Amino acid sequence: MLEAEIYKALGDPIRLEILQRLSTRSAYTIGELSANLGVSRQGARKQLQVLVQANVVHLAQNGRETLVTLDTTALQLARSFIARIESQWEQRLEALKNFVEE
Amino acid sequence: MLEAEIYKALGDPIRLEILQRLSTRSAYTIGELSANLGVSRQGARKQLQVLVQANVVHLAQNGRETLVTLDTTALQLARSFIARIESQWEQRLEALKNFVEE
DNA sequence: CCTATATGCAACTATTTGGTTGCATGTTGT
DNA sequence: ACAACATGCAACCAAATAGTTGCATATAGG
Repeated sequence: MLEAEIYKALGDPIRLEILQRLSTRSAYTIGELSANLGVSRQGARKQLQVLVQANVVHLAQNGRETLVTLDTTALQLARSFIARIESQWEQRLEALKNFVEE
Repeated sequence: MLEAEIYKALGDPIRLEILQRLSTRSAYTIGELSANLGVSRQGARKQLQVLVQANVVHLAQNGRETLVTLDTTALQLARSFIARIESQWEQRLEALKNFVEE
């Protein structure tokens, strides 16, 4: 189960908040993103790094600032993995229902 | 971001494996589930407990054994939260595209 | 040029997590 | 009744995580 990494990255309120923000604006600088998260700039930076490692966001240097952008491909995979578990479960329920009815 | 809990629960290979298994059979006992996960029974039990806390699985006592079943409602929420982030991002891209074109 | 800004890096600490072992307890089948 | 089975609970440990502070460094703007 290599997929665990992405969920781990999503499993923190600060990181989710960062993603939330990123989804509503095309690009943030690290500084902007790190503000008002309830932790220090370096604390926020560490959380951001977790998202970078999980390939959910990308960084691009621009002079003295760094731009952060969202990359939804990992999110799509995460979503479809959950969807697969759900659908297998649905199939199971269906099979059980048929068995009871016959 | 209260939603973090569910992703945290999914963020571990052993727990994902447990969910995978649960999705393909209507019910497992704790003992069955705990086997062949590469950790001790009690180790596996701890991981299972994380899934219980996150409300992804339910336990039901049955004599000396305990049945484990999947509950997909939390998974659905997790999936739709990701979907929302993705779609907001898509909207952003769309807006940016329109801006460039005009 | 010089100051303010945006950021990075390292050391350190407390807490949480993932795992173990050992032992206790209720349940079942013979 | 009793042995085997399914499970729970607690103590313990190592490693990972979340956060801090302090200091360094490069870039931008007046």
